[in-house]
Order: sequence, then C-alpha cells, then structure tokens
Amino acid sequence: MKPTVHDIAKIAGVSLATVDRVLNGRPGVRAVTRGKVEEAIASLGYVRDLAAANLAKSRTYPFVFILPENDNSFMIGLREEVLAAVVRSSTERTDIRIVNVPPFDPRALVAALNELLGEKPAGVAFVAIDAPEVREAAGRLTGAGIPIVTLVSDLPDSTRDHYAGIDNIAAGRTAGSLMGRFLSAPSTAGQMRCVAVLAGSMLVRDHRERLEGFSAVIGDAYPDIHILPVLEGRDDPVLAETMIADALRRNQDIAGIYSLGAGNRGLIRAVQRAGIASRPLVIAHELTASTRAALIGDVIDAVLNQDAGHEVRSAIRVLKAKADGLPVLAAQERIRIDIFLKDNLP
Amino acid sequence: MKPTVHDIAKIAGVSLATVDRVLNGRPGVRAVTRGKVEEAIASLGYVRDLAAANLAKSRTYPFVFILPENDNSFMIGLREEVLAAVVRSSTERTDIRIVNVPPFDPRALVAALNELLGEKPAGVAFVAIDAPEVREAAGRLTGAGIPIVTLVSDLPDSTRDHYAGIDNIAAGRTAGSLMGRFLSAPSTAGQMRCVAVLAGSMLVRDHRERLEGFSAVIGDAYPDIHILPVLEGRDDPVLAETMIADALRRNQDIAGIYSLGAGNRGLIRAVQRAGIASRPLVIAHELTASTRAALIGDVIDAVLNQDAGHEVRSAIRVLKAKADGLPVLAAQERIRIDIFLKDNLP
DNA sequence: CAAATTCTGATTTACGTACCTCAAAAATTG
DNA sequence: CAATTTTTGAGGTACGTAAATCAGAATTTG
Repeated sequence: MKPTVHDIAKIAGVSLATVDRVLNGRPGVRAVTRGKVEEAIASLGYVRDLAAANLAKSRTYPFVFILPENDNSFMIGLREEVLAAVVRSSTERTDIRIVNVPPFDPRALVAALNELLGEKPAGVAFVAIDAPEVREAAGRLTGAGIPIVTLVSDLPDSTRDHYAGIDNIAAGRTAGSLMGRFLSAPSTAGQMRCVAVLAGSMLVRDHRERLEGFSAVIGDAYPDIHILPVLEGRDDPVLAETMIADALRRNQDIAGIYSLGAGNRGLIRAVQRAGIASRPLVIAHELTASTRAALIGDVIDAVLNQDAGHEVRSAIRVLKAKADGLPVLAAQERIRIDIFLKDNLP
Repeated sequence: MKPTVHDIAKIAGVSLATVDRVLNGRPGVRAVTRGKVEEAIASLGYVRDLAAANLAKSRTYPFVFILPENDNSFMIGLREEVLAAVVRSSTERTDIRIVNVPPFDPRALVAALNELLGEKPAGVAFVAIDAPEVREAAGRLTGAGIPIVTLVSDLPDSTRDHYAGIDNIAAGRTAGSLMGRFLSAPSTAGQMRCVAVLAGSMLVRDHRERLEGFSAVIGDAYPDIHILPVLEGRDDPVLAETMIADALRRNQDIAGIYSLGAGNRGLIRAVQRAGIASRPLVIAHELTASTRAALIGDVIDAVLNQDAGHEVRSAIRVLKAKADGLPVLAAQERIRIDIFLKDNLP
C-alpha cells in the first residue's frame, strides 16, 4: 500500500495537523518536530497523491496563452490546438485563456506580459519575440513566481522555465543537408549550383537560426552550392510569389529553393507557373494543407514540420509540472523536427 | 462550476443513490426514472470527475506488458522504457507487470496471452507476432473485455484496440525515397546501381512491410536502381557483418545498403572495414548508441527511428482510456517515423 | 514563577465520486 | 386487496489530502 499522511503521523509520533503543516510549509512547527516528520516522510518514501490533493483544493490551473494575431496556416493551426486544449479544460483541471497580441510587436507583447503580473495565473505560455524588453518582462513574471514557457519561438538567456519548440538551428542544418544531398550526385562534380532562400523576416529569431544552420551545412559540406541573397517575403503569399517568380526568371539556373518561413502558397504558385523543365528542388517548413498538396503533387520535395498539437500539449504538461514543483520528463517534452517526404505523410 | 452528481439529482428530482445507480449501470431503476436522470446528465453536460472516481475506488490500472527476450539495442531500450513506466507507477495509478517470452515464438506468446485470461488485467500491451493463433488468443482477450494494444509490431485483422508503433510500409517507402534521391542526381542517367538490403527475418511482419515499401518506391520512381536479393541476418551483429562483408566483396558496385532490421553493429563494422573508396550509402533503422556514432562518423547516412519511450507512454495512455471507455486523441497517439541525419540528432 | 507566546493535537468539514445498508414507497402479482 | 417484489430515498462511510478551529501542552519571556 502506498503510504499516506496518516502513516507519516503514526511513524513520526505526531498528529495529522502537524504533518500537514510540514508538508505544506505552514508555520507553527518546531525544528525538532519538523525534522521527525521529514525523517518519517523520507523513510516511508511518501509522495503526495496529486489527484487527491487537487480534489481537496478543488484546484484548477489558470493558464494564459499569448498568441500573435498572425494569419498564416501555422499560427492558425497553433491557435486551434490551444482552443482544443480549452475544450479539454474541464477534464484536465485547466482554465486556459488566450490573449491576442499584434504580430512582430515587442511592446505589445511586453504590455500583455505585464498585465499578467497582477492576475497571477498558474502559468504563462507565449510565442516569444527576441528583444531585451521582452526578456525583462519575462524576468518579472518568473520573479513573481509565475512559471513561463516559450512556445514555437524561444527567448534565450532569459529566465523562462522551458521552451516548447524545435531547435531551429538543427532544422536549418537538416534542410541544408537534404538540399545538398538531393542536389549533388556522388559522381558528378565541378559545376556550381544556386539555391534561393525565402524567409519571412530576418528580424525573427527562428528564421535567422534556420538560415544560420542551413548556411553552415552548405558552406561546410557542399561548397559547390551557392546561396543567393535571402528573399524576405514577410510570410505573405502574394509577395512571396512575386519574389520567387522574379528570382526564377532572372536566375535560370536556380537548382533549389529553401523556404524557411510561412507564406508557402505563393511559393508553390510561382514554382508551378515557372514550368516543369526548370523545376527546382524545394524544401519548405510547416506541413499545411497547401504544402501537403504540393508534396503529393511533386512541387515540394521535403517539408520540415513542428507539430503544433504536441507543442501546445507539452507546454501545458510542463506548466502543470512547474506549478506543482515537479520535474519534467525531458525526453517526453522534446519537440522533434519532423521530416516529411511524400512517402511518410501522416 | 462544473456540474456534479448532486446537481444531476436536483435537476432530475431523484436521490443521489438513483443517480449513482444510473451512472454505474447498477440495477433497480425503472426505465422512466433512468430516462429522467439521463436527460439531466445530458442537459447539464455532466462528465464524471475521473480523478475523484479513481480516488473513491482507490483504483489502480493493472497492466501487463509482454516483451520478447531479444538482446538487440532497440528491444533493450524498449524494456528500459517500460521499466521507467513501472517506476512512475505509483504516481500514475498504474501497476505494470512485465512478462518475458522467447523471441519469434508464436506459441510462447499465445501461452502468455492465455495465462492473462484468468488474471484479468485492466489492459495488455504486447509485441505481436503475425500468426493466426496469436490473432485468436488476442480475440479471446478482447472477448473477455480486456483492452489490448500491440506494440512496435502490429497484428492486423485482429480485434486489438490500438497499435502503438510506426507504419512500416511508410517507413520502407521513406527509406526508398531517401535512397533514390541520395543516389541519383537529376542530371546523370543511364547507369544501373545496386542496393543491398539487410533484414532480420522475412518471417517478421515489420521487416516484410519495410521491404515492401522500399521496393515499391525504388521500382516506381528509381528504375535505374537494382535491389539485390535480401540478406537475412537474424538481427545478429556477427552474422550481419559476415553477410555484408561478403556482399561488398562479391559485388564491387554496391551503391547503397538498406538495413531494415536490428544488428547494425555488424553492418557498421563491415562497412568501415571495406574502406572509404567504395563506401556505399547506408540507411538503417533505430537510433542506438552504435547507429548514432556511425551517423556522426559518416558511416551511416540516415537513420529511421521509432521512439520507444513514446510508444510505451502512448500504449499506457491508450490502455487507460480504453479501460475507462474514453476516446483516444488520435493525433497525439500517432507514432511518427523519425528521420535522423547527423544534423538533427537529438 | 506567573504570564505571554509558541507549538502541537484532536477533531471537523470539504472536494467529487463509489458503494453500502436500511427503510419507505411504489408497482406488480396472485 | 393483500402479499410480494421492485424501485427509490436517505444516510452513512470511504478514498487521500487540504484547511480550519480550538483547546491544551510546552516553551519562552519578564
């Protein structure tokens, strides 16, 4: 039988009330008595029954998710996953509120974070913007004892408790490696190839990191591949289409395109219209309805993906654990970089 | 506030005892009364508080995992993950027992399954062997109301409730696709290449399916690649080394090797000893200490992996849900095919 | 050493559900 | 319509913990 508080009381020779005081850090216990109780707890290997404790406290976990009002498929999908978690709230004892902020706006994000200082939720998850003022706002929250998790985009060198997202440098490296291997045959050599890179904005950390990883691998392992200047499409399908179409027209020998941001609908249209003869090798991020179709239709060759559902569920699990002062299962919470070819689409 | 049994009683105009009788399917309730109660339940949107119910029942979930006594790294890792789950048992209200059976032995597996008919655990997970008698034994268990989940290797056309493992045909297709793309440059053409396939045994379903997927893609999309007759290494490093070394000696123009089973240590040694000049492209399954080292050391080019930890945790979640008659979150429980290059190693 | 203060024990209620008993009410049977 | 059976109500205890009250004991203070 699992030991209970009653067993502790018996072993330590104290009353239930004293055990409760020790367990919940309430005052009014002499050091000697506290010692006896802690000894009993250790000797019994007691672990508090969280379900029973939460029942007694009729506890719910009030969490806040701060999401940018972005309209690309990935962010829409992420939002849907949070909403799905809201639906599950009653069964999971959570009470999740979504706060919307304008995208790419550090000050709005800081304002939203500051707002929460008074509210004191049991945890906060947000899509970080890599700026000093955001780091400071995050510091204030953790300083106030509120666990915070960054979602999709990290905030390094901050006090955030956890990052629920992929390693973007590794993602870029993986894309570079696939690009290099798909493009070069072991036998052929000598000729130079060009690769175009389409990003959303170089101001966003994930995009910078992906480019960094991509460039590093291409530079190190595939010196015969030349990376063209980055096209910043602002994650906008229309702009992306124009830019890619232009690039393909100007530069007939583009052998590959790496799209490391969103707005892939435009990219796909541009490649389709350019004609099959010169179809470049395309590697993109995020599995959405359009990239999936493009993968099946042989317009995109590989898609790197992060599973938004996993990220949201992981963030919630981690916030709960942090709120309860419990350790997290690192292996379980690691968000993986999914590589999809048309052959392993889910 | 979440509705409770008390609210139901009030709304339906009956006593708590009657609500309890309806909720738990106990006899002694007239159809009319039952109707009133069910109506109240529906109108309130009542959902039973599982934590409280389990506390009241002081319920634990007695689960049984049947594992083959295989000594390859993957199975050892799988076993470790189950043991880790055993350690977590007290916090997760599970009571997990491991039953060992000799590998590749349908009759032993059937005996182990039959044994459980009397024991009546709340759920059974096992690594299936694709044989009619196993299917029948599984049918007897589900017939007795015991939820069962197949782990790593599936049992199609059976009554199993769930499969916690990867789609092996898709895995084979993915390997084929990677092999094809890594080997052939878009420009070069004409010359025939040979690819060797190393399997454990063609009697095991996962291996058959992987080969099936691999062959299909190569046949369809890469007609200039020739697949050599399958080498059956019985997942044994020593045998695998001999077979691969032999094949490389006999067939100087082997351009690639697909290792779809275990026993990769032998494969790695054979490739390393064959010398760098003729180093073929190698795609293997399961990320272990040795395949990881080989990936970093450029002896293996890609590793397809299934995360044993995820499989075990998923199996437990699903068994719990089935035991409680709850639905499973399909998206959460889908086991993905991880593709690892040296660039995205965790 | 009495008074004030700090600890500690005993007991109770609560969380939401399960499960039990016993009596009373209602329905069914002969 | 009396006897029997079935259905229902009322109430309690339990699960393991939280949190509160209040009285009594131990300790410290002046």
